[in-house]
Amino acid sequence: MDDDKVFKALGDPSRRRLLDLLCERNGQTLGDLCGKLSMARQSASQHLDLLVEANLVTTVRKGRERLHFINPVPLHDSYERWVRKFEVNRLALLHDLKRELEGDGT
Amino acid sequence: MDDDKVFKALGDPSRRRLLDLLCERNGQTLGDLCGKLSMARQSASQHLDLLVEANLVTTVRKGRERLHFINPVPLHDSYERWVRKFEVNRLALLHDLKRELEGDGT
DNA sequence: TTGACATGCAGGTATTTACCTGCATAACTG
DNA sequence: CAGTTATGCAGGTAAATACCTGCATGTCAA
Repeated sequence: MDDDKVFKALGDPSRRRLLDLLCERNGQTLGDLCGKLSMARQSASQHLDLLVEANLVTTVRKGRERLHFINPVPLHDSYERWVRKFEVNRLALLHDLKRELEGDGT
Repeated sequence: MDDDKVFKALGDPSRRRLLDLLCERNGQTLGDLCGKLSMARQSASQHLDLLVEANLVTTVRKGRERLHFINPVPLHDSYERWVRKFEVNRLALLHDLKRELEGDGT
């Protein structure tokens, strides 16, 4: 529902990397993830919190560990809701651009 | 080529709005755009510069005006390169999530 | 219980970002 | 040319962000 949080969360390379890591192996703990990010645990934790806030990641408590799972729904929805219209108009937009760049705009 | 600039550019609601406005009517000037953004001209200009930097928008000089056109290519490419993998794994990821939330993770 | 381990919480600093004002430049218009 | 219009550039402030250290809590295993 909250496109802004989703796009903001995706706007940082560390957070995209976290999603990459989870896509490779879902259900990793905070320790697993921050080990692969060359970053203090707290920093990674903060990024993960943002991903959770954006609902891109869901956590499951298991004993003293916190497992992280990707929630693919908001990514899909935000794409459908916002990016898709540019795809639909893609050829027309590209046409506008080419015409202007070729100096045909009287 | 530069996914980071693209995602960072999309991470701000004002910049997404600018793209929305250009999608409605391509080739608008800076004045047109900032009028619809309730924001000083310079602020809008700065956002547009970022979009140009990310190659999401291309400008064409016409006399004393600067026209802005959407370039749909980087948006498409970044999607293909980065978002698509989550779409491909969408059902599997959703399955992981559901299984864990239902407490089936022994 | 005790020690080791995984995480949570508070706070602090440095960088980046968003937004603005003021002045400069360049181009149409009479 | 003179006035208006569209944009460019410099700089400055306030807020957000990224990153960290230090200490607290909760859990497992012997």
